[in-house]
Amino acid sequence: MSTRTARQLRAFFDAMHDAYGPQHWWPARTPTEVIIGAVLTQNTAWRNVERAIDNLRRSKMLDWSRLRDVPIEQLAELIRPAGTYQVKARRLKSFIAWLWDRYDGDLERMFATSLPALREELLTISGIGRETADAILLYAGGLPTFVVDAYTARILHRHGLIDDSADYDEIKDAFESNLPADVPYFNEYHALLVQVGKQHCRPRPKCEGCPLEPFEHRVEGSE
DNA sequence: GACCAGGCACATC
DNA sequence: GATGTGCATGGT
Repeated sequence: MSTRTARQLRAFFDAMHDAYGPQHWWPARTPTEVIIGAVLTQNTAWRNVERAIDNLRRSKMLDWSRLRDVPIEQLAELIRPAGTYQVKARRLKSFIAWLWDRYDGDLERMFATSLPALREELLTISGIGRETADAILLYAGGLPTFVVDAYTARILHRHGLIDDSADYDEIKDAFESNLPADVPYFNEYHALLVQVGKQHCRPRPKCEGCPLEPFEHRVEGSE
């Protein structure tokens, strides 16, 4: 019943949790901030996302009606510190237009939709890809979906659990089919992978001092 | 100055 | 369907 992969994934969690403890994710105050942050953090360091969110807060823009009504040029200027700001302003506006069109601007109604259906809906919005959709579902909606990111792929690949060519859905499935669909567990697991990735599993200089080092391990180019 | 950061859409082959 | 490219600020 307990496959090797399932045991390994649980052991990874335990090793990371022992090393770092709870991560208290998502680092945002409300579901609204989580959703905005999920778009702003695309290919962007969280530090810069915080600056953008601070700008929005100071302008009293952490509010869907105000975000709907603000001109896109003004929104873009406020989120400028997050980088690719014109693209991200368009993406936020796309989400907002969809939120009103589909749920009359009501987040609670949105999250009352069943997980698989809501995920499919989110993926139709321009600017909401798989990682952003899953981050919104898990961290803003409290729904049991696993978030995959570049760190997750790199860490699992270096430990021999996935192929180099594994795509997002394959990696997501490795977690969801081998672990219980538990929201606090998925929440903590992804956060811990990001922490390990930031500190120890960089593209270069590869890995050092990683809490997962006792496990079987490899790096690109040394296979 | 190069590389990287909690991606995504779009063009092209 | 795989691969390449633009987006863009700020830290190391």
